[in-house]
Amino acid sequence: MAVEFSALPFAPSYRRVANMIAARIMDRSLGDGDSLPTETALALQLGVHRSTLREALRELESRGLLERRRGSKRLVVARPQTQSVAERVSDALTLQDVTVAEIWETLMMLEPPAAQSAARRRSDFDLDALRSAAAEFADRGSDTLVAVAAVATFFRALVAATGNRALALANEPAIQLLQTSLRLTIDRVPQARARIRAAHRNLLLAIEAQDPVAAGSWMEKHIRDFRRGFEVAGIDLSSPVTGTLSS
Amino acid sequence: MAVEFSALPFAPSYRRVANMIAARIMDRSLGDGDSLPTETALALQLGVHRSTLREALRELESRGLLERRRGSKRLVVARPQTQSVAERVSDALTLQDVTVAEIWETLMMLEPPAAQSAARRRSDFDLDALRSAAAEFADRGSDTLVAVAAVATFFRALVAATGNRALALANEPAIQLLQTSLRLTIDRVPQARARIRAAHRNLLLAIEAQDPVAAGSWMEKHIRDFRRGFEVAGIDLSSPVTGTLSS
DNA sequence: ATTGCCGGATTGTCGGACAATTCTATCACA
DNA sequence: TGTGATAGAATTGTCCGACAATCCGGCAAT
Repeated sequence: MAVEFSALPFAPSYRRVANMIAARIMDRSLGDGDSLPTETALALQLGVHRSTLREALRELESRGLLERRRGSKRLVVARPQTQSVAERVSDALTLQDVTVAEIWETLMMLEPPAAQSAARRRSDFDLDALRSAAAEFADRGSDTLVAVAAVATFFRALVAATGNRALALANEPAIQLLQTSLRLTIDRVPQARARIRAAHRNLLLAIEAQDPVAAGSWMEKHIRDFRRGFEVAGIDLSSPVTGTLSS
Repeated sequence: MAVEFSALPFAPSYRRVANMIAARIMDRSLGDGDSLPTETALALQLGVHRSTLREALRELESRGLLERRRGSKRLVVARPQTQSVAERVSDALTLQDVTVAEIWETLMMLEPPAAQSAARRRSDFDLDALRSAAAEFADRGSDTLVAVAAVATFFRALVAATGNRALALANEPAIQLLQTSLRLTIDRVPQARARIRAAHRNLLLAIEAQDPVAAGSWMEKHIRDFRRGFEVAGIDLSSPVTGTLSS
């Protein structure tokens, strides 16, 4: 039998430096908000040149482990924001040519149980967030872009009401990638706005009343309705979703 | 009322360069496998110094948009791999101190519908993958680490059988973060192995028979069983999940 | 307490250099 | 003609050093 050698894990120093700092953040020796030493000092400590260190810093920044606070020079340790992590996921899915059908199906699996859980656990605060998203849709939804954003906000608020952050992060890419199809639908299907408004109303009532069963089934209807909307709008379900842009 | 000004969006050139190249990848002017010009050439084209360009490159590399093929020097355009994107998500969740309960609940929401869909759509190929994961667990599961890995493989194969890549990506972090708790459970609960083996068997049968209802309900039992296992193993459901390591 | 101003510290960007490794085109040999 | 060896060119990883623009923290003036 041939002896196996695993490729020996030599990594360039910019990568080793990045991993070292990342490890420190993950194991909490560096906490949220701590600011790093200056580049010169850090480079000295780590025994690499400042240019090399900066390459590592860029990687950490893009992972969301470091960030620059508004108009400040120094980098501080941070925890990755849900939104930006989800964007990376959305990009990955976009590049894989994931289809509208796949996104829809994912929503179909996630949202109804999420609605049930939200109905059980919602606080008054969550309820307010849901209400104001629904109101935004109803009041200013004549602008399609506002309408789409409000639908997204409603979903986010709903998932937030479950108190489950893993669920929120799993859900976010689906919400992001839904938006283009949703925009087309709202633009092209006259009754779409009314149906969404009604769905929001019903969901709100069920969640307010802490009625999981009703919330779940209204949500299921709501998502099914999207699909019908896509069909009426002439969106090919097997076409790839488009990233955060265009027609 | 105070007039609002949005911060004007100056970005350092390493960021602008990164965005420019990323945009080219996202809009497919640069396709999977294309290799970039050399650093010197690119820096010249973009009108920045090579050091600056390299900082941008590091960011793109960490996004998974560029990668180096095994033992080669040049960077080539790539699409982000599910595994590595999911790792970023897992890290984010870990840093948010997401609890075991949240992960469990997410599995509870995702896996049963996934099993249903897998039962409907599985190909023979998918079935083989599931079978071999189950066999791995049954045959070599006496080693706890192998057992845990096999459970993860089984879940991955199941989700893959749905053909839904968005679902796969939503699911992967939950699978990754499940592993530590699962390891403890298998180590501490004598009957855990037998129950998982039975669950695999039942799921396999249902999926083989293309019986969505059975698949869904077996999966639900299976996940519930995890929870019972956690309790017996003395895992505090409200404790934060630990990343890809340790006790 | 807010505003204006100052020197020092720090980041962003650049020019250039060099060793180690990889790539390429050429050449000898079967 | 196919194949493997090989020298030379090209490319990356890392470093040194430099400098302008900007941020920071303190102090004076309103």
